[in-house]
Amino acid sequence: MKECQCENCICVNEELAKKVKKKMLDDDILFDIAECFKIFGDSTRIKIIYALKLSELCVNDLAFITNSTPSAISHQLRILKQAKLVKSKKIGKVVYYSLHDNHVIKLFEIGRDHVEEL
Amino acid sequence: MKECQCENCICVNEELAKKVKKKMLDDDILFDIAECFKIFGDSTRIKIIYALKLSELCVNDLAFITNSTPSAISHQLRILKQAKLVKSKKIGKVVYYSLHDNHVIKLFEIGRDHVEEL
DNA sequence: TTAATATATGAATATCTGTTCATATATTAA
DNA sequence: TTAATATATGAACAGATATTCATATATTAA
Repeated sequence: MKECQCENCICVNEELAKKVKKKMLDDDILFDIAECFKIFGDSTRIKIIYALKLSELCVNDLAFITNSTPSAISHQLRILKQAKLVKSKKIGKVVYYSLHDNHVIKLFEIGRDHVEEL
Repeated sequence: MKECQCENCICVNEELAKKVKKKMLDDDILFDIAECFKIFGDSTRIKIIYALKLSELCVNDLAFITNSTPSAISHQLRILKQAKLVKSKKIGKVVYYSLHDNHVIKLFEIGRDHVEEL
């Protein structure tokens, strides 16, 4: 086994490892992709997403549907909104949330497929 | 506004909320979907997945490619393997990891698309 | 056998994250 | 105006999680 000259790291297959490392996406992009998946990786948020897939809904009703509290839901909706997964409109004192676009549904469905195929 | 009889929860639109709640997927399934996304929601694991998308690789080389340590990578590979996202084969003292199936790539690509479209 | 290497793993630590609670804001009704 | 309602938000807390470190195991070479 040869030692890599780079960064004190010992490679088993130096040729291949260097080649793959060169082809890697930028850390920033991979980080963003992970961050995107992280948003979907919480059961409260997944429940919200699934509920909004069925209908536009307000905070209180989402709390009822997900067996949670308006406060907890509001916090999670803020995260979902910052990630551009949901959008909102205010009518009177009620704020109605809906999915930002069909891409969100697509991601959800692929995840669901994967889980159901296991 | 009417109060729901169910679980001390106050709904803004009781009819709709009850209807949506009835249509919700089981908590177990939604939990599993969230767990699946959670696996993808870490940048070390996403790097591993992307690297394995390029080539079958062993632990040390993955550590080199991802600028991590063999120990950290080994821990994450265990998680990925338990989630059936990667599989492994041992040749001598080297353990080679690869993606479990194309479904993993599909999920990764959808996530990548989503991030790049924003 | 002993030494070196590749990987795995348990414990400890530090960080991150989700919920709760109290409270603030905005809107509507009385 | 005051009261009630819907939502938002900051702080605190508890629980989860990723990495590090030390060490163990397995395999190969000498």
